[in-house]
Amino acid sequence: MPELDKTYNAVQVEEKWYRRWLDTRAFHAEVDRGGDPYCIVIPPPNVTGILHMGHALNTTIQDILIRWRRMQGRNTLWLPGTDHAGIATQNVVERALRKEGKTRHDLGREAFVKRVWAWREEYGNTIIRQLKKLGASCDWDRERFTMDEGLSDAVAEVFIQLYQKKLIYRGNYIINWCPRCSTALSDEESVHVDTQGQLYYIRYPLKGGKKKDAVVVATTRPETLLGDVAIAVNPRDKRYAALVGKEFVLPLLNRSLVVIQDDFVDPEFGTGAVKVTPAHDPNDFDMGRRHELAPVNVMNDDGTMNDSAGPYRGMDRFECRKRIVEDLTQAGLLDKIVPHIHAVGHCQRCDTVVEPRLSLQWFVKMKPLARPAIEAVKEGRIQFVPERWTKVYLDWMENIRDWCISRQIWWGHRIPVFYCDDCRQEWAVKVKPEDCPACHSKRIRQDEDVLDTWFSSWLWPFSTLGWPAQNKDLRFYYPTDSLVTASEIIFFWVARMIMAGFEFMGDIPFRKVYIHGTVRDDSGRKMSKSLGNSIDPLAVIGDFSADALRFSLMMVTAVGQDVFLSNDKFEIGRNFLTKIWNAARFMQMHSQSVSPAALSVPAWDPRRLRPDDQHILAGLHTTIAACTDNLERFRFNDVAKDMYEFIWHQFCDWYIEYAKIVFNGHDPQAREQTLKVMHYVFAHILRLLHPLTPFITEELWHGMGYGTDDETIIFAPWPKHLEDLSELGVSPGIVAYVEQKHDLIRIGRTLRADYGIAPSMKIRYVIKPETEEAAALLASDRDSIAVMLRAESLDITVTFAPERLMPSSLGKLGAIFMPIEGVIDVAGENRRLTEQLEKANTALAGVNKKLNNVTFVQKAPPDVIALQKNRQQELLEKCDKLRRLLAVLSGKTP
RNA sequence: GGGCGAUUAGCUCAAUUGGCAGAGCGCUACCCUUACACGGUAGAUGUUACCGGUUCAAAUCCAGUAUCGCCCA
Repeated sequence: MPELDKTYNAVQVEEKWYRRWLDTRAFHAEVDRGGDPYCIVIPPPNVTGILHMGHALNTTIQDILIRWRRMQGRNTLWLPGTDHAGIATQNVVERALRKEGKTRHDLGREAFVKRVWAWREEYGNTIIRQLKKLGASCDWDRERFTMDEGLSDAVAEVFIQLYQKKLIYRGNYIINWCPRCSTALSDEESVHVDTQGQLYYIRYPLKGGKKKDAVVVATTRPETLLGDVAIAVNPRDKRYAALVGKEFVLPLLNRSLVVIQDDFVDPEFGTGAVKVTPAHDPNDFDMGRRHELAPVNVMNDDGTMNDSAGPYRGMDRFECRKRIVEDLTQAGLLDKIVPHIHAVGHCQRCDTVVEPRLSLQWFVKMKPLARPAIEAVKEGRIQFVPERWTKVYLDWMENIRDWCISRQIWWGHRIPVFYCDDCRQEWAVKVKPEDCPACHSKRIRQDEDVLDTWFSSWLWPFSTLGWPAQNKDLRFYYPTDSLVTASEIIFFWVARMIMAGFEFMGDIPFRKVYIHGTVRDDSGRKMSKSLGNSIDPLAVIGDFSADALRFSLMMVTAVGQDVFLSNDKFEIGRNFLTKIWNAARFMQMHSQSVSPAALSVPAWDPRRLRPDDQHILAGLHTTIAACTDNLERFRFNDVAKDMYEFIWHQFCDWYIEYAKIVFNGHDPQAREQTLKVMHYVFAHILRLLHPLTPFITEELWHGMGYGTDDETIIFAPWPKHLEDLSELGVSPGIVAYVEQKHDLIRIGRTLRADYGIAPSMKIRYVIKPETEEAAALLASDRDSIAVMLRAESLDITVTFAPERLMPSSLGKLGAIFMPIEGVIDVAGENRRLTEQLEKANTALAGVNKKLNNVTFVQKAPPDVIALQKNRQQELLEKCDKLRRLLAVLSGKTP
């Protein structure tokens, strides 16, 4: 096997393996391969998107799940693709046009859409290329796009089905209007932002009355008064009871408004009297309907005032607001202006202030669709992880409102509804018809609007598998298993997919929904382009490698918690990879005589395992169990920590150090035995680690010779946890002994450090074992302990009685003495041992207090009591020994 | 205004069923020891936000307060 490079060249290695994986179609899924299906559909990123840390986190988690299940032998499909992102993509292309001094209207609809397709051909794959850099093991042969033929067919099919079931309807309602994008938005796309605004108190004079006879109403949007049709008060509000039915004059326009009563009015808000503007406020719209008031729309599509605005016609809405305030002041009708914080809707795409506006739109009736989707979650057929999102989902679903699905843009799925200009027929059909089915007129036209992008995304778990065609992929992989996404799109996407799953497939779309946190910067701010605080994952990959990025993300990401990132966090992963690389190099240096290929299975003599071998094997199997369990529970952070702890602090810190002693010795059999155990453990480590860090594990899998050239670790079986390790030659008592031995070595090193003895200086140690049994174990282990202590010599003597003052300390296996030459700092030594004694005494007092407590003994479970009794015994002995050591120090004979 | 979450070492977070409060980073001292200085050895650091309660026992359960964050109106 070729020697591993001195340093790990991640960039080169990662490129090499990803190309190889693609060339061999290692990620490709086939139904015919059998096995239990395990499918994840990717949350399709926008075609306009470029990779950010949120994607990196989301993708890493999915790749971990997929690679792990693939190794478990599941028939694994990770289905990738992109989303056409209607408004966002249209905006991008319009911006490009503007640079040429053109608008989309200059091109016309057909040419514009062509232009968008051209854009997508050129730039639409950016994010897919970037996902590949992360190591994503998607089945790229199945990559889908929400505008491709099959998915467009699914969208049309769904629209027509719902249209025919009368679950899709068209009507005049208040919707969120973005004047900049010039389209309707769903409620979810209107982002409420608390904004410091003003509350304007405006006088509406009594018709034919004196100047002081006026009712004062408060509003945050004075320009909408142009669309007022009434004044409303609460029926229980005695202050205004006398005014009900009276007519008042709308300032500036002199329209007459009647005072009505409606429960909706909050007597506490403003003056308790409100203006009613049905065309420009959702609540007023409802009120208008209740009182049969005709709405007056005073605005155009672009946010300018229309003819109904009279003298303000043509003005921008905010300009108009200023002028109205001025004019009201002039007329003496503005009572006061009070600062007021209120939530203002903003366009999710362009951040323009959303205008609630009356308009003719298409809607989906959601209540009937929600019912089974609510049940499925309540019954646990779909589970959210962490569980608390269940409530968020249910709250939204139980108060669900109809979904406005039409958009007044050109890029997207055009609504498949046609109108006949002659007989007024309206019908929905997939393929553009020749003539009207009712009167055969040729004067037919298609609805101009396109559908909300989410109207294609909500079908993603089955449309990507071929629906509406019933093929074997769909039958095999649906329902998918886990959905991995961020909380921001629970309403946009997750909830709607569940509804679509039931409506069109009659079944859940996935079983588990894992909601991960939001990626933030070090000071807790959301990472965003506008704040300039983003960390570019590709830059991180360049600087640290994809494996380092992935591992670091998992190390710092607590379950479902937000992630706080800064550049130095990626050093965790990079340093870890370097550590593993060097451990592999160490093994390789000592492996000339054996063929590691034969060593990845247990091949040693179980009767001849050293305690250290047994200890590392036990540690490995504990780690296998923990990792597997934590993966099942989506606890990726714990998986990463388990691996880190085991590899660094067990395998490298202890086992490799012990191995050095064997390798430097002269027993070829012991050497071979150790190598066998070491390679067994390392081969398991690589497999456990592969889902987290796919590249380095593949590189080392081959570098160490664990697989042949045409094999890949991708399909290496996931390590199996052995409950009973005796067949490997591991006994629990010996494993416990090694733990205590580590303790003793640590204590010995501390003695050395306390006395400021240079690490290079070899000194003598004496261990006085606690028992004959411990003495035997320690004696057979003496050489390795001596090396770990950097001891010149090590005596193990049960009967050891120090002939003079010497530093000592106490472990569970026994006491360790450091007979150094020269003057002993008696006072210092006294202080050290006294401190230990005090600590033990305090602990003992705590235990005693518990055990002397009658109710504790009565009520605590037996195992807790036994634990405390054990501890009491241990502490008693420890105190006793420490007292004896102190006695030696003070010259008294023990 | 309604809901959800958070508050534990300097920082970022763990702590499973209530049962000995831990890790990583950072910090201090020593060390270029033969896989690794992207490293090793040893060390310091806690009123678990606050106030009550339940319990033999509370970081953990309950009630309240404060601060921060998110979602929804």
